[in-house]
Amino acid sequence: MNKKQLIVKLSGSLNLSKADAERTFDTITNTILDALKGDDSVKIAGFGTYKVAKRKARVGRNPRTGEQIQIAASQKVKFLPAKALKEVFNR
Amino acid sequence: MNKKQLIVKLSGSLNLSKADAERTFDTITNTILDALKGDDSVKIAGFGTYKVAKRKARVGRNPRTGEQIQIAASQKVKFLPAKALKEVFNR
DNA sequence: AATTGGGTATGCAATATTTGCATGTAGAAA
DNA sequence: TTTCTACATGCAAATATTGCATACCCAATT
Repeated sequence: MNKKQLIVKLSGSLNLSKADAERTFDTITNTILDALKGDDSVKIAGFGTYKVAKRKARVGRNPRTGEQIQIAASQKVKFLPAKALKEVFNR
Repeated sequence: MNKKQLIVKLSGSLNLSKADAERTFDTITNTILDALKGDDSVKIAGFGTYKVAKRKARVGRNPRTGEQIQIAASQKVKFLPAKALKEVFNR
C-alpha cells in the first residue's frame, strides 16, 4: 500500500475529504519528526517507539571494487515495535 | 514524547478535541497495521516504509544461565526511513 | 490521463551491527 | 492501580551497510 491508497482508506474511516485526510496525516508525521529532531524519542503505546540512533563512523567496503571506504557517522530513525505489535504477527 | 503528549499536540494543530485527536491517531495506526497483516508493506513518501520482516529460527542463549535455546522463526515490523528523512538528521 | 523525474528494490562481498533469548527491576504510562 | 516498556547481561547467528547500475514503481506536474 502506498500513501495515496492509505489516504483513501483514511478518508473513508475518518469521514474526511481526501485533502483533509492527507493534511491530517501529514500533520501527524510532521509532529513526530519534529519531536525526533528535538533529540527526543516518540513512544506510542501499543504501536512502537521511534528513536534517533547515532551511528559512529567506521570503515566500510565498496562491494563492487572491494576497496575500503571511510563511512561517516550518521543518524537514523529507528522504529521499535511494541510488544503487542509483535504478537499480532506471530500467531 | 509519549502518546499522551503527542495527542495534545495534535489536538492543537488539528483543531480537534483530545478524544477526537486520539481516535484519529488510532485509526491511522490501525489502518497501517491492517495493511501489514495483509502481508503488505506500507510506503509513505517522505517518511518511510513499514514492512513485515521474516526472521529465521536460530540458536539463542539464556543470558542468565548461559544455556542454549532454540529461537523460533518470527515476524517483525520494520521501519525503513525515507531518504528525505535521513537527510533531515544528517546535516 | 499521460509523462517524467525521482525515490526505491535488487544484487554483490566483507565486515560491523543488531537481534533476541530469560528475567527482575525501575520507571513511566494507561 | 495495574499494565507496559527500557535496561542489563553473554553470545551466536541473522541482518544491515556501503557504491553503483538497472529496472521499476510512484508522485507530481502538465
